[in-house]
Amino acid sequence: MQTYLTISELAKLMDVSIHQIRYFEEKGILNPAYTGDNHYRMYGIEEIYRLSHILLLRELEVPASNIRVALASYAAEDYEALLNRSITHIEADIERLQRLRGFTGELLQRRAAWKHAGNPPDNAIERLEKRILTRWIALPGKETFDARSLLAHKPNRTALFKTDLHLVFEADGEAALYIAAVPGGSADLILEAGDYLVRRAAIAVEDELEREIEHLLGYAAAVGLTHSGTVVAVERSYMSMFDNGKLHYEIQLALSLPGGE
DNA sequence: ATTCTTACA
DNA sequence: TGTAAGTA
Repeated sequence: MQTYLTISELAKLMDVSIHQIRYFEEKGILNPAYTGDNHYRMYGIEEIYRLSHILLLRELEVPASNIRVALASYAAEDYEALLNRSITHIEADIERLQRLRGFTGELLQRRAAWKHAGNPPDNAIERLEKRILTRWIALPGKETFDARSLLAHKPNRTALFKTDLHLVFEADGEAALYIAAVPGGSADLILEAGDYLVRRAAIAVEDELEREIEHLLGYAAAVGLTHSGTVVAVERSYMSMFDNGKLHYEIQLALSLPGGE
């Protein structure tokens, strides 16, 4: 039995692919101890340690080209700096993942709330949190809703695909699109916390939304609920995944109730 | 049977 | 990075 390992044996030992070992060689960071007359790469204990070192750096997301420099010339202090940078990145990743986990949980909650709403949808009184919004696009011009105008109006620092669009219809007929204000952004409209009459609906064509709003207003009138007349329709494009491309709206009507705070 | 090189998505 | 072809 030979004391040196073939590439497949080394790959198995270190839990990496054969391809990756050859890739490291191509990048000039891991050479075989020797190659036999059959041109097979053979690896010894020294290469195992070196590969360990490489894999550690790679796990810290050091690119192969940087690993080459590190292996050649890094001093202890350089590694300390590198590890500190890594921690910064790792913590950023943790934050990003926690946000993603939160958003994903929200998605499931919204899905649950959606299933709870009947078909045809119920009108229900729900308590909603305070929302601070920034004016995005004035609505009356429906021509503003083509792809290019969206690009022209693209909000900074906002991922459109997970943005809740607030279509706000004022009692006086004014209509505009709002999005959640970013911290430090302009607060153009504040929806106070309180009781809202809420109706959820998935619609395929634009004018169905108006009909749903009429339903909600009609219900409020029939039951004798008082409100300011401002209607907010929250469009959540990401909810379409549950419903074959239909757009999901949550229509909200702020109620002026005694004890509604 | 295994590895090597090269090419490609 | 993984996968495939064609060799040695």
